[in-house]
Amino acid sequence: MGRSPCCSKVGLQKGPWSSKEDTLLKNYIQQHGEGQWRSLPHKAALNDFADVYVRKGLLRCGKSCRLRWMNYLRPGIKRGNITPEEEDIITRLHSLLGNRWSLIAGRLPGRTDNEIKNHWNTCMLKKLKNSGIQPKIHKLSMKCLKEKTKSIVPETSITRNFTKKKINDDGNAKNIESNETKTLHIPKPIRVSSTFSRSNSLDSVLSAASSSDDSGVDEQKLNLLSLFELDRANYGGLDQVWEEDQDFLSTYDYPVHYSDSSSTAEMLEKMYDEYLQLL
DNA sequence: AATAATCTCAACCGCTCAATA
DNA sequence: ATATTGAGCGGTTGAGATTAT
Repeated sequence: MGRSPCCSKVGLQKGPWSSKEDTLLKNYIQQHGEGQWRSLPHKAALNDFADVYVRKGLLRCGKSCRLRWMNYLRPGIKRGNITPEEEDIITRLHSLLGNRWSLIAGRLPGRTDNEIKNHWNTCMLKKLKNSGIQPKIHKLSMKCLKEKTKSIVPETSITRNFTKKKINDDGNAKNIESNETKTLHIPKPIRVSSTFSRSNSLDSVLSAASSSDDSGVDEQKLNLLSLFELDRANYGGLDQVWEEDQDFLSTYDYPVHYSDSSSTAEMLEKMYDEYLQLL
């Protein structure tokens, strides 16, 4: 028995949204919150709005409502040109994650997966090709992803001794085992959007990462924190991430620019340190 | 000024996966 | 254990805007 369609599609509106439809959707979500997209159009019809048109409800399928909200109406959406800094982040993340637009978008506050995907396909891909660079897309298969996350699925937290880097007199870094034991709380490694939906990713990351009061933590740290947690959630551990990031990058044709010219592993390590400081 | 070509991006579609009955 | 459902994701489309001829 196959799956029933998300809506009958009979008598439903398609194409661009009108401002009235936007208003109706916003009003409904403000009152009832996100979710239950499938039943939203019907429920919205029951709202006590004066306008006759509004009384008819949203003539849109739930899927369409969700998309409109996530990509356009949601508060905090940053519209307009994507900055060079954001492009840099996108390039770096794409080199690691491939076309995982929702993951990439999760690390650029205010940007949507659709917007990033469009920008990549229309602008960035062209730029890369014009400079003679042929991007290879790294696709992390679900099998691979499951394998990576399998080991931490039952856990909600881990306790471990942390390895710290000590800089010797000769300038070389040396790993030292810290006596300090810390517990990190790991988000449930399920579909990213469920745990890290773009509307609440920072909040959920914070609550998952620490029960302490984080009200004073600035946005940059929050982003680092979410980046770190996402990597944990999706790859099942930093050690693996660091090793495999190097593998990913070595199979990539186009140059990945880092502001401090450090490797991805070092970048993640920095974030890891910041994460510990936050705790 | 008119037309064609190209670009942008909002929206749709089909699929997967986790949750649930 | 299996079927069904709901949510979310990435690929693709196409209408409107912009630029070139």
